[in-house]
Amino acid sequence: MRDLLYLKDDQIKDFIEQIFYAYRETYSDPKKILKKYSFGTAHHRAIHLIERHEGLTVSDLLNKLKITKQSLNRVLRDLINNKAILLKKGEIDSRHRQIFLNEKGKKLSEEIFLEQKKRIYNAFKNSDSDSVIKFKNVLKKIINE
Amino acid sequence: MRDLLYLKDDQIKDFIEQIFYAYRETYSDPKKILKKYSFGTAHHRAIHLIERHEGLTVSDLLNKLKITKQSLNRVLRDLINNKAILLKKGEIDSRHRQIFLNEKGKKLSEEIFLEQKKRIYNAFKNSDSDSVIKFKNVLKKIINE
DNA sequence: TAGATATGTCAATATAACTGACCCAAAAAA
DNA sequence: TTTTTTGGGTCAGTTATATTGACATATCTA
Repeated sequence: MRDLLYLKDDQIKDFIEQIFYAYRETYSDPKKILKKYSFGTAHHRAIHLIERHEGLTVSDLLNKLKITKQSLNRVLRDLINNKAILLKKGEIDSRHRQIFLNEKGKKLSEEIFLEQKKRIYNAFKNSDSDSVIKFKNVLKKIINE
Repeated sequence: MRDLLYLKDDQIKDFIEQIFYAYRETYSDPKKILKKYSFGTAHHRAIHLIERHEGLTVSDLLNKLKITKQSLNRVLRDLINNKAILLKKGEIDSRHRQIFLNEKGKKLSEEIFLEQKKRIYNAFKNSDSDSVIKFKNVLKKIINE
């Protein structure tokens, strides 16, 4: 069991390296588009999560990004000033602020996605469905411990 | 073909999000150890690549990291001052500098790895070997396109 | 010898994060 | 109802990592 090739240290090191490359490449694809809006990767990550979880609160976003509220605040301020997002008071608990994309934000989000999609789409298109499903499962296990 | 679940936009967006989490978590595990040596993630990445490719040149490292030589220089200077690495003139072409870990660097590298290993090892241990192999193949495809 | 290449360095700037100290409004608990 | 906690916002200063641009030096190649 223990001498399975992929459990050897060198193999695990390779995976650690490849996870870095996969992240870097995936998130550098849309940089030109972001620059057009004077945004950076921090804005990108926020936009992504807001699009995936419309109406999430500021603290939801903080928990996903795992940065300080001071850091997030700069990003949200930029996005609000640029009219990419809007904040609404929570209906149940009005201390909460729920975050939504507006039209401009949706357009930006779509532009970003189209750039990132190419890489992933092509990788999956050239893989069989079993591979993709197993890729997903392993990825999930890496995240959850 | 085109209506395969994992080729749908929402699924691809999930993958993009998960690649971010996988990277972030994997690379935040050894932060305490790095802090002990007053190093950051930039030093971590350099150390990792030097360990994996002993004797690589400065330009090899630049090509892997994809940062500017000015950025790398700070990192290498810190590592040299800390006696974690050493540079040797290239034997064939003495303009080259080949980078090696010395004892301290090897120890640090090992400490870092032990922290990162846990996450990957556990994920793989709880997966079948076919899943891990397919994970690797898809990851590779994402990097190369 | 003339250029190209590999590396190193100075200076200024940008981006994204951090810590710490506060503040206000609203909800929950006492 | 008063007090405490929570969610969010902000000011100020700092750190880490990266950038652009300019220039210097040694070495290799044509």
